Amino acid sequence: MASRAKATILDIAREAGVSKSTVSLVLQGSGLIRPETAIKVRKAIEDVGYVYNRGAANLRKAHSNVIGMVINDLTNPFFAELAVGMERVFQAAGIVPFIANTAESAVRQEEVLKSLMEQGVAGLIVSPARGTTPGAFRRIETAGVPIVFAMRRLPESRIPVIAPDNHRGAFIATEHLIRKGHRRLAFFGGSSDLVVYQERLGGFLEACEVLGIPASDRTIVEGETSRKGGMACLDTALAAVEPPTAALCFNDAVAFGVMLALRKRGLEAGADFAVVGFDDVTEAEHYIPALTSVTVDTAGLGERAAHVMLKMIQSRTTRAEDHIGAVSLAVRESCGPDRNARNAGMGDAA
Amino acid sequence: MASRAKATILDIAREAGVSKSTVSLVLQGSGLIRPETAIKVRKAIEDVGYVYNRGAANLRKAHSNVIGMVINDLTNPFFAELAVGMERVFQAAGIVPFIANTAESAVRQEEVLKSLMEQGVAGLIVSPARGTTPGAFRRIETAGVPIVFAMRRLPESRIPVIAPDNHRGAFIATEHLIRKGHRRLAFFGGSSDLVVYQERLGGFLEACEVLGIPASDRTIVEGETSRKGGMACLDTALAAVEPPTAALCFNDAVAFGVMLALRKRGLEAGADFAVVGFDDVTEAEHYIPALTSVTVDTAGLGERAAHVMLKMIQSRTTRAEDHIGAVSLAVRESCGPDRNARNAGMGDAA
DNA sequence: CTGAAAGCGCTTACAG
DNA sequence: CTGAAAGCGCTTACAG
Repeated sequence: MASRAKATILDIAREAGVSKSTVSLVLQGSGLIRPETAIKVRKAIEDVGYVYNRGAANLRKAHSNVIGMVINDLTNPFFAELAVGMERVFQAAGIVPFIANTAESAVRQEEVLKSLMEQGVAGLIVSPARGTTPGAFRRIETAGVPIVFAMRRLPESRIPVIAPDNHRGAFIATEHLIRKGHRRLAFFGGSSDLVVYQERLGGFLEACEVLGIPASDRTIVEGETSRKGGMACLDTALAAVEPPTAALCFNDAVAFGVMLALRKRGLEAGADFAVVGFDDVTEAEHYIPALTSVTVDTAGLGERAAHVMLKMIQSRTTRAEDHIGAVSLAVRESCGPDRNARNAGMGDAA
Repeated sequence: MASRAKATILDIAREAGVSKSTVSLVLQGSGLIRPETAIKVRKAIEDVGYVYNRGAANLRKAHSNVIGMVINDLTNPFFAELAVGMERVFQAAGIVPFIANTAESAVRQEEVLKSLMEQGVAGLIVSPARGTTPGAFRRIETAGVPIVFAMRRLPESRIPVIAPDNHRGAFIATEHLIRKGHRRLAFFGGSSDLVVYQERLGGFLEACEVLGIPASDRTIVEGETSRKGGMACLDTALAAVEPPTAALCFNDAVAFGVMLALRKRGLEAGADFAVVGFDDVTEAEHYIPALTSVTVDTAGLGERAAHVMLKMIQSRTTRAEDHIGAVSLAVRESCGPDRNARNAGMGDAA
């Protein structure tokens, strides 16, 4: 069936009795070819077991259709959801995006970016790793390869970003906590080297300001953006003389950690301490107690990022508008007494 | 800094005052070049903003160093952990693997595989999507590109596989349940079109056989391998006249679903119904109650798969030994009274 | 509609 | 150690 040596368009041409130009045209779906010729060629392609050599093609074409997605933490389901949203769009466009993981390492990111560039990508969607230096994308920018930032941005970069309205999300979550009667509030997890952190913390602080929570009644505990980090945050906060009674967490992972730490102390999220997460990952609504969280429509933002990228490639530009996605608060059990949720039959809320 | 048009080795050669062969040699780190020449060339590379064109190089070299990882479900943290294990090894080898997601679709898998082949991959690690046809990898095999299956296998395929000992894992988990005194057992989730399912179910059945649980006391409920699937399984099983008192679940996601469904009914995993998961994802130990699960060392298997792939590429073979990883049972709270765990201070177990 | 020819950016013998 | 030349597999004008 397949010849031993790798088949090329020349083998196809020979097999089909045409020139290699004709084969190339068929491969590209050109309308210039007589249908019967095309059929003959396609049969030959099958017969010789041909595999298109994209590298050779790109060499001549100077533009590929490979798109790279650079993700900072694949084990966080939040980013996996983002990737899935993007893939949906690319699949419809007949493109297979290649995902690369940086595991939150700026050094690894450098390697990954270099490799993707060498591969001749047409565009890059990236969620930059923590600690990315301002110049990390300069090389790519000057090469004219379009980049879009998803979920995270870099300070003072002109690269377009697709992200949720972090400030507003934090604001409405904090407001909700205050309206519930909480007066001593905490912000748990994350660290100031992330722009996202500054935005979320900013929303928290503004809500406190506007709704009359004095600075002395606010507790801010930085920490890892993981369950472990969340557990540590709670322990730190509860050690204070006048500990907070509610916390907005940097993300859901931190919130899950806080709830675990509460359990460990025999306390109950909701009844004894209010916790609100951020991102609303799938697990949030299934957790017990169900986690109140800021919904950011992760997959939707992924789709949006993919669309923007497609448009940039098509119009040969490296510029695009930022897109700040709407957010809302999914109120569930973890932020305290909620009559509706209580009646829904969740066993442990009684 | 960077020239407008894409810089090539010819530009570098001109800039450094050497021939392009010399540049190529420097690029490949050849020891044939005088150090001072190499330094001069490297400076020129920086100055012209050069990006290596791997496609062009591969055209001549006929072998690339690109490795593809094809994953059937990136949103399952289990597979994300697998990917992370593989990446660790590849990173050490200076390779950037490209991950592609098939979202459990055989059709998408076909596209992904084709794209990866066109890209000229040196090797492929794949966890085949459900419903993969036996011939799906024939083309790749005849092309001589090495493939390794990770976690999942295809019936009657000669492609090497790296996977945990599913049969034994299910056996020891079932044995544990029986030793705890359970006589009516269930196997929840998964479906028979997956070889893994057959292996795990096989281990369950063998344990029942050996330890004297008659067929009439075994309940087998197929279902989606997700939380939702797990919830449905429990509901189905409890509707029976003589419902089971314990279940081995196809994977942890199903187990989490079963525990949720128990809560919904006001029942407690462990006290009222024993549940054991499979895979031991990170979340299992943090769940409340903590989930007893079969540990398969996911990241370790990922590393193993990567090593095997590297060796295959190096020795230019498409053959390798299968590797069946050892398993063990992480006993925690969800499978019933366990004095040690009870004393560990988990609030809700009292 | 189809063929002959040039060239994309690299590596690889082969001389020197 | 370094240079000149051929060639990898494709696409792209350009003729016909």
